Amino acid sequence: MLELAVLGLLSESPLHGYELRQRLKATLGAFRAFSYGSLYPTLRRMRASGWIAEHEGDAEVVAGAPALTGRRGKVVYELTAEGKERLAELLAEAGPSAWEDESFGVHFAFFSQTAPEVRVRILEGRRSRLEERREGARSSLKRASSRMDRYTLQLQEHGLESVEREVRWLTELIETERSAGTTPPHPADPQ
Amino acid sequence: MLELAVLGLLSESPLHGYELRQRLKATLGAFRAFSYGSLYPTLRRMRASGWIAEHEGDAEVVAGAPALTGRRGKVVYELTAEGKERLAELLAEAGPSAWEDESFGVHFAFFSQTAPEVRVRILEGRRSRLEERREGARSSLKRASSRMDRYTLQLQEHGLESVEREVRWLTELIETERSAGTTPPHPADPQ
DNA sequence: TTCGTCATGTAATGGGTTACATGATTAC
DNA sequence: GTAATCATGTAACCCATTACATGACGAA
Repeated sequence: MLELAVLGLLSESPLHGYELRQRLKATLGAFRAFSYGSLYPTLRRMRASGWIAEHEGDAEVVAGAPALTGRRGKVVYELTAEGKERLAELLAEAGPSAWEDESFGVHFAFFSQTAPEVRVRILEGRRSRLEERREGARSSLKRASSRMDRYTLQLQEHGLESVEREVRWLTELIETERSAGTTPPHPADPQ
Repeated sequence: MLELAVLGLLSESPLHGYELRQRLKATLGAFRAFSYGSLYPTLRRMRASGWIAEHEGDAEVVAGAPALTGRRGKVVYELTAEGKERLAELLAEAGPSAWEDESFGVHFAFFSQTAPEVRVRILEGRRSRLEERREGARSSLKRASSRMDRYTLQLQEHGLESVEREVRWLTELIETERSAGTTPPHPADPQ
C-alpha cells in the first residue's frame, strides 16, 4: 500500500521522506495518513529492493562550509528502472487488492498512470463490492430494524446512505470511462 | 476494538463465536468485518482475563445419545461481573480511541449503553477530527487543484464531500443529544 | 535563545488478515 | 450422498502505529 503510494509519487518527481509524507497527506488525506514510523522503514526496504535510489544532483544547499564528507541532510529518492517496472506491475493489478477499502484510494489516486481497461475493472470491482455491502445493510435493516436501538439504527442508516452515495459516484465514473473510450480526453495531464 | 464489540454484544445476550460474528457483520457491516482468525483468539484471551465465561444451561441439543462426556458443540459465552465492569470502563472513554475512524463505529453502536455526557464528547471529538480533515482537504484543493490530474481531483472532491456529509450528520446528532437533556426520549430501547 | 517545523530514524507493539485444517449438521 | 453452511480453531504473516530519540535551521 505505502509502497504503491511511494512509487506513484516518486514517478512524478524525486522527493525526500518528509516531503513524501506531506504529499501523501495532501493526496490521500481523507483516507489514510501514514506515519514516519512506517514511511522510513518502507523507503529503506524499497532501496534495498532496488526500486528507488538516492537522487543524483542534490548538492544545492551544501556548497558552503559544513559539508565535505559528513553531509547529513535530506535524502532525496527517485525511481529506478526496476522501480518503474514495479509501479507498472502494481498499477496493472485489477483484483480485490485494488478495490478494497484500504487500497482503493491509493490505486485511484494514480489512475492517470493506469491503463483504461484496468481502471474500469477496478471501478466495477469496487462497485460490486459496495453493492454487496449495500444489500447486506438493507436486508439487515428490513429484518431487524424494529429490534435495534436508536443508535444502531442511525449507524445502519448512515452507513447505507454512504454506501449508496459511493455507488452512484462509481457509476458516474464508469460511464465517463466508457464514453471516453473513443475520444480520450486529456484536458489536464501533467508531464 | 474487537474486545469492545464482543463485550457490547454479549451484554445484550449470550452468544457463541459463530453467532457473534454474524451479529458483528450485521451491526458494523458497513465499517468493519472481523474474521474468525481474530475473533476466536480474542474470545480465548477474554476468557483468560475473566471477562467472559462459558454460559451455563446450554445442554439443549444434546439430551439424546452422542453427548455424555465429550460434547464438542457450540461454546456459548456470557459476560462475567468483571466483563460488565470492563465494558463500562471502555464505554466511559471519551478520547481519540473512541472517535478515530476505526473505533468510532464500534463505540457509536453501543451508545445506548453509554453515558449521555460521554456520547456528546465523543460526537464532538469526532466532529472536530473531521473538521480538521475537511480544512486540510479544502486548502489542498485551493492550493493545488490546478496541478492535479483529473482523478486526483475527483478523489479529493469526493473525499471532501464525504467528510462534509459526516460533519452534518454529527451536528444533527449532537443537537439531538443536547435537546434530549431534559426529556430523555427512549422510544425503542430493548431490554 | 527558544520555539516551531523540518528532517530522519528505531523499538516495541498492536490489531488485525489469510490460509489452512477439521468436523458436525442441514437441505436437497 | 453430497453440497452448503454451521462451527471452532491455529500458524504465519502483514502492515501499520505510538512513543521515543536526535538534531539542524529559521524566525521571533
